[in-house]
Amino acid sequence: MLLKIHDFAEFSGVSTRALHLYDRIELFCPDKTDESNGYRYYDTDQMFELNTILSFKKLGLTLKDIKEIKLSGYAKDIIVIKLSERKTENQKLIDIAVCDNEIIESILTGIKNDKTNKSDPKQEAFMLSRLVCLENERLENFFSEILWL
Amino acid sequence: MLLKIHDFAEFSGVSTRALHLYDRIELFCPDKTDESNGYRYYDTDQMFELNTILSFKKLGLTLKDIKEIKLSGYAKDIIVIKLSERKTENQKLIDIAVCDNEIIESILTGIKNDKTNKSDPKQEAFMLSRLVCLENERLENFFSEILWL
DNA sequence: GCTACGCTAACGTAGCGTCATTGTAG
DNA sequence: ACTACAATGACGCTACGTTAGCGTAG
Repeated sequence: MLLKIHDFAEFSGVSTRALHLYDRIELFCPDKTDESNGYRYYDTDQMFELNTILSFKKLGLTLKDIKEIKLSGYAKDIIVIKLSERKTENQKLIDIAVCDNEIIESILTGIKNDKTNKSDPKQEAFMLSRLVCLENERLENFFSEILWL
Repeated sequence: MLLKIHDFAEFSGVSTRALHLYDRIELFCPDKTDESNGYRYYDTDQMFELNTILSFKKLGLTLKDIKEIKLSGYAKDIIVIKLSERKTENQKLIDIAVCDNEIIESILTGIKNDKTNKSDPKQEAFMLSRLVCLENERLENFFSEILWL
């Protein structure tokens, strides 16, 4: 069954603007396009492929990567390469975010326990900069040296 | 000691383009600017504030957020709010990335264990889309139903 | 003729990197 | 006059959202 872009957008949960984009970069094109007015017509059967594309997207692959996978005919080796790369990148992001949150938690705790409002807040903020550069293991030792603790 | 932008860039480790940007958005401006030629002159003492800014940036705050903190005079309550928000956002990113990597790992394992190259790779790829929508707990049960396992 | 929908073009987002062009210090 | 460095301006990147202006299906 053929649907116009608006209906296919609702059917698939993808916005019309996204479908426009996917068409332009030739990642996911309508089944047919009316030559005269440029109207896009999508087949409901295309949902299978769109789902696959959305799945890869959900896992963090870029549209460019997904297009490469598609152009390869969804070759396993290409998929393995792309997913492996993404996994590595995800792991980096996780490590950084976890580390960042530990530091943030330390800072928040430090501020919470700080009853003295005597010193200059600007100076205190500048002390934060010493924290962020610290590695996790050294954090506690170093942390005790900070003024407002 | 006053430095021209190139030297201060090397001194601080921040690129000149970044310093240009920080100046334009009034996040971090040079100590003095020559009215006639527009040359920027930074004081080495400004490294304290720049370090603070970089620290917040490292923790994931946007330049906009950091500017708000600066405009507040580095007020503790503002810092607490911004860092708390970032912590929440970081946690979301962590959860998503961890979940994504578990799914990626499952898919990679599935592909590795799949010796049959009989079926259509495109169809196999489409099966992936069923995986991605699954929640972690249901993953294993559902996973065993997938064709190539 | 009205309304809902279609199209393309173009700007905005975040944080700079990368030219390109041009002025300037020494 | 040469060179290294200064400035501004504009485009690129990612994945669209958001107008904006205009044609079209029913």
